Amino acid sequence: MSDDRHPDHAPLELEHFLPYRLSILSNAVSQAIADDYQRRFDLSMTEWRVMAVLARFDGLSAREVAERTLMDKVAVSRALAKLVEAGWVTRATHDGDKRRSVLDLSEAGWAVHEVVAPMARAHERNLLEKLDEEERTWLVRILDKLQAIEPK
Amino acid sequence: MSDDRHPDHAPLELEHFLPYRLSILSNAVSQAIADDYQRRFDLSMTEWRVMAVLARFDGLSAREVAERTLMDKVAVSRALAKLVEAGWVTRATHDGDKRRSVLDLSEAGWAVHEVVAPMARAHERNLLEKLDEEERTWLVRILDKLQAIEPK
DNA sequence: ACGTTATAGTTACATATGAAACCAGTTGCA
DNA sequence: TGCAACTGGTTTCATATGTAACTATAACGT
Repeated sequence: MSDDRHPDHAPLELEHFLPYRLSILSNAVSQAIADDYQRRFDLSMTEWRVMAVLARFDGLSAREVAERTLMDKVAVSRALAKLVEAGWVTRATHDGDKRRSVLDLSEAGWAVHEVVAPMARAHERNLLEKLDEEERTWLVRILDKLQAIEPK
Repeated sequence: MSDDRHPDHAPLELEHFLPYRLSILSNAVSQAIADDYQRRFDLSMTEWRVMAVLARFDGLSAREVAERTLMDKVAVSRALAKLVEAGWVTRATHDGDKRRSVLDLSEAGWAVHEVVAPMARAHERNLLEKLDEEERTWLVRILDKLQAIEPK
């Protein structure tokens, strides 16, 4: 695996260094999408992610949202504060456990979702269109493999 | 390209949404490396990136560092302030242009580099080892393709 | 030469983020 | 019961980051 032409102590060539390349690509992609819905709805990426999971699963608690978005609970708490304030998410208290909140998209929240989800999908499609079918298949497979391990 | 089972307005499944997956993976990878050198040298990711390019190219100006790291000039300015303060980078003024700085790793800076570069490479190797040869080839090819477009 | 415009870099300000402390409310168990 | 340990969620504080304003120098056009 080591390459004699690139001894361990040699200067890194960032442009060929995988973690760096992933980071640049990922930021470019996510930022392009976020810019889009930020302009239209003043919605941050973390807020949008919260809305996206609430669109799929209703009645989640904040902790469950955190698990599903892989965000930490502080970030979720803040996102929720803004979303509830904006009237896009409703927050009730769990029946049997007064600590828990029960979260749902409001009508207005669904309306936002109806606009943003297609925007996000369009960006993804746009990205995937740069690849041919074979490359897309490999990409998914590679991500699956890397993520099977990496999450700790 | 559209998939009838996943209409545009349907809730996003984050775990299958490419930009999200890239973001999670990229953060996990970069953070794992950064944690490592952060603990040992109190060096942030941006600072390390600056050191990495100065290890390859000496006498760069701050603007050139910014170009090569794809960081903005404010971030570079701050990173340099810390690196110069820490004694890992030397800053002189360009002969013919008093606005420009001329940046180089110091002896101490090289010593840090000698430790961190192998650490970073080890992490990358560790990641690539999850893939077989064919997958690695495709990954590079896919990244090349996506990045050829995405940067703007 | 001289004012306008551009460039290198820093500073200030406003916002975002993460870690730890904190406040309920709940559970476990003597 | 009652109290220790735990959990859901928010607040606080310290740090990071991005944008715009600013300073100093250089380049350009007349």
